[in-house]
Amino acid sequence: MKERSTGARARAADPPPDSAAPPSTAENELGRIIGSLGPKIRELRQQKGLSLQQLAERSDVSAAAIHKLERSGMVPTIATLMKLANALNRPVSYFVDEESVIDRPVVYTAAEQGRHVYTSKSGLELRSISGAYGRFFMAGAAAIVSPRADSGRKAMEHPGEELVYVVRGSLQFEVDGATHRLEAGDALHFRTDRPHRWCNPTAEPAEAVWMALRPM
Amino acid sequence: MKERSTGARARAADPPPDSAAPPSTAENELGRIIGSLGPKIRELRQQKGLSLQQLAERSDVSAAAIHKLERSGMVPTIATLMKLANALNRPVSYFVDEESVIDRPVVYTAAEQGRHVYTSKSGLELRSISGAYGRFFMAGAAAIVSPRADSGRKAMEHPGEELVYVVRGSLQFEVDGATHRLEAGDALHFRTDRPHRWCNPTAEPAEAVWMALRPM
DNA sequence: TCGGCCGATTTACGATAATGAACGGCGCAT
DNA sequence: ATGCGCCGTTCATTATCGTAAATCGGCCGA
Repeated sequence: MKERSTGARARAADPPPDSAAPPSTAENELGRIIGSLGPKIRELRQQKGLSLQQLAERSDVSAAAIHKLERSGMVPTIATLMKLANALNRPVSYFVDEESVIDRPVVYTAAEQGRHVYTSKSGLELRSISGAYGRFFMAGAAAIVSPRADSGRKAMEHPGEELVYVVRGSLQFEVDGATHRLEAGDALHFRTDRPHRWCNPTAEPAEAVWMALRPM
Repeated sequence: MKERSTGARARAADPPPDSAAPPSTAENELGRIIGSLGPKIRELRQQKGLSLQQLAERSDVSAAAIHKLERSGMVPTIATLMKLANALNRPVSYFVDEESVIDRPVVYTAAEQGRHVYTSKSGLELRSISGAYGRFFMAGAAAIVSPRADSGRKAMEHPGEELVYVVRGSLQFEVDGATHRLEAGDALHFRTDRPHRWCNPTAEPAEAVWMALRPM
């Protein structure tokens, strides 16, 4: 039988070069990810010491199919991929995650020159590291939270999301009734339409990168 | 968008007394997720005001296939799902990822346990600090960039924004022809539809908080 | 040495995902 | 009205995914 040469699936029909100028990166990424799918499955299976038929039984996918996935570059339906991912105890994103599309920047903010942002909270010092709101949806600030400072008595609720990454010291968040204690290197990501509040429970100032997303 | 009355987290220990829970949730989940796939695609497409053939052209998937996916419960291969997810600016996990773990609107990431993100670039190590794209529009990662590592020869462009905050070491960005050198404490915020690339020009690894915003 | 056994692989075939090309329906401008 | 363009849908065809069953190969014990 013929081997499906990896990647070269491109049909002769070349899309009109005009149109929406398809980023060629997408096609490349897709082929790369699909190509890496078989090896990933094989690696996981062997790592767990499972034979083809053992995995077949666990996942309710035929051994032949798994074999062809691993060695012949067969591309599965999402259903069988989910079965396998499940049996291998991995999220589908493990095989397919293209989150790697993190790549490029444009408003530069030097360490010392960040605009000082006024806040209603005392004990919270913010230095903006993002562009003006009009142009961006994301806003970020380098934050320094004084010891014992907090967001106030009343929990806040407003549309959007926030993501906080603690660089130094520690912060405590209460979101939706649950309490989270963040140390250096920890992060918290939450929707701000849930009641939330924060505080610095320690005697040391805390340093964090604080990101907010404006509702659109 | 559906807001499941969730909260499953931090709830009083809710021991699953099997009760109504049929056999293994896995089989059920699979069917449920697969079943929700069509509606999700349709909803996204209409929300963006795209016709079947417009999406077809964008995603390089035939309009007929998309139609059958949306209305006839056809289950796609992972390849076509990726094409569609890509064209709709959603990660595959948006359609498929088990919401069992993702359902919560609050995501806490401890310093050591961040999911490692697969990247095509060598010398770039990412540890996700944000929730899954399905629930959030913001994504963030703690990044470690090896000495001399770079984003590759070709600059990328696509809608969205990014914000990078350097914690340690230094990074160099080239966006739209302009070069920016970032030291610890510096930040760069830019729209990703400009051609850009990055590198670590030093002999020391660099550490940064890397944020990305997905277009809606 | 010879069978059994187990693992990976291959083969043959039915099921179906994906395509390209029609087909009717609707709005809109001439 | 008439024609044009765009939309969703359906149809026939092709490509290939997935399965069951057969084949090949190594390992072990009697």
